[in-house]
Amino acid sequence: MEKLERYLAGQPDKLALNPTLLRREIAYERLKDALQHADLEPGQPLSETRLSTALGISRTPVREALHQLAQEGLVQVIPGRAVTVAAPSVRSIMDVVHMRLLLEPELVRLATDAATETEVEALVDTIERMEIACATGDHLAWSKADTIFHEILGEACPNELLGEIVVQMRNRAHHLANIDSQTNPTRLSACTAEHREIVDHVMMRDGEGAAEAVRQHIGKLRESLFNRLSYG
Amino acid sequence: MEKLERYLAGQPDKLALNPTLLRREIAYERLKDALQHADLEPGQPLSETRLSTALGISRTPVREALHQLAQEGLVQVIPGRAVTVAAPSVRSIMDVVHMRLLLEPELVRLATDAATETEVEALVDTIERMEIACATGDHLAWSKADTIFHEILGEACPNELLGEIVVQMRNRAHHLANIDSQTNPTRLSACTAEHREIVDHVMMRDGEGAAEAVRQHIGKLRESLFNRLSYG
DNA sequence: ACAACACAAGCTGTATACAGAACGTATACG
DNA sequence: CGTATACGTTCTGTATACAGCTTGTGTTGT
Repeated sequence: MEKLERYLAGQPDKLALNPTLLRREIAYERLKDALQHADLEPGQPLSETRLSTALGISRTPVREALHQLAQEGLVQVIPGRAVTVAAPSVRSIMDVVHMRLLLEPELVRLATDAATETEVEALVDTIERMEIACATGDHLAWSKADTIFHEILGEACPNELLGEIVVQMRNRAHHLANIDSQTNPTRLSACTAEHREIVDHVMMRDGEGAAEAVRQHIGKLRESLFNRLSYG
Repeated sequence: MEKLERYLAGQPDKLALNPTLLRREIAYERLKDALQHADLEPGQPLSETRLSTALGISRTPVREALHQLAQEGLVQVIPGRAVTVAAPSVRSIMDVVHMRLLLEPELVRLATDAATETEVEALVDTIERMEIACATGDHLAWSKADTIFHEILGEACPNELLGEIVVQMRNRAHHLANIDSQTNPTRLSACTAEHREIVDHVMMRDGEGAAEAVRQHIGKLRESLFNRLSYG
């Protein structure tokens, strides 16, 4: 909990940047960022009281933000007791990957058909930045490019609901995917190459090929995660 | 809004039935029931104040329940303005069906392999009640049996996340599916037969066959909904 | 008659107060 | 020395108070 409080103290003051933002939204974003990057211990309880003082916001909006994060799987609420940092089991992690395997190929297939030229260009731009980050070993830049990459695809997909659910699935496994690509030195470049293949198919407007590339990509991710979680 | 208040007034007092239930959960269940069965006008604004007095609960837990319902797609929150009854576009309805087409065959496939004998028996029991309800034209009983039917399958599915998301998708389209099977006289019996086919495959532990039956079922639903929404 | 504006009512978002429950600690007992 | 228990602290869940905004109405001016 002290670690989280320190992390929150080091965050920029989003309220000052955009005064129209609701406090609930500020709390949501800051807490989400912290949960994904502050390296907290899974299962650790979070005190609403202490969070609200750390954020300089009253308990009510903080509580609402926590409930939203719970529905996205980043924290778990134990009614009457506490809200804790999500402690996903190996099983539930593999379940998330399974969901992605069902959804993301379809998302990319739809996105390939519907993407505007601007979106395709943005995708190419992003994959290039990802390749640079990969070459220079800049994990943070790579991770951010990865997020943008999938955001563009989600935007391009005409089925907004599908896009939303996929984002949610990716959020749930965010730190785990990071662990995978950051601790396994061969995965970062392999993962980049897999993304490049997806982009190539999208550029050629080959939806089925892009879907298959995504299927391959997530299949590899699943394999890598499975090995890591089973033996490491 | 008056209609909703009347509907809420006619609900049983869940608090008295189970005093351990949190008020937030009571509000959630009562509002969800009302949204699904009170035949409210899509887009209609809901006042937190009036809801809380109608429920006999203060605004705080009602507000939390509304936010949860928003994330499940039953209401829409317009920050700073109001929360309104969901007014799904034709597009978003078809998107939900698309999601179900991606997810439910897989859910049934997994459930078929993992279901216990007890669960299979419960499924058989439910389909029989559904057939009786179909024969007697008891729409309410049919609808309830349908819900239980899918709950059993969701329970049997080892991927809990998949089960959750499917439930969410079904909730979003609940009233629409009802409209479909209740206004189209041929759909009710056809729909029942489609469910029977699914059960038959599950009983034979034929996962692939069950998945295909589900695919057919949702395909028919999509077709029927599409015609209804496009022309009616 | 129509448009613009001012006002009033109601509503949302947030802060705060309070009651009851859960947890940890320290103490008493076997 | 280990265990059970009683107490105090802290927490969650809920109610309520308050400020600012949005909306609809009525009035006024053109």
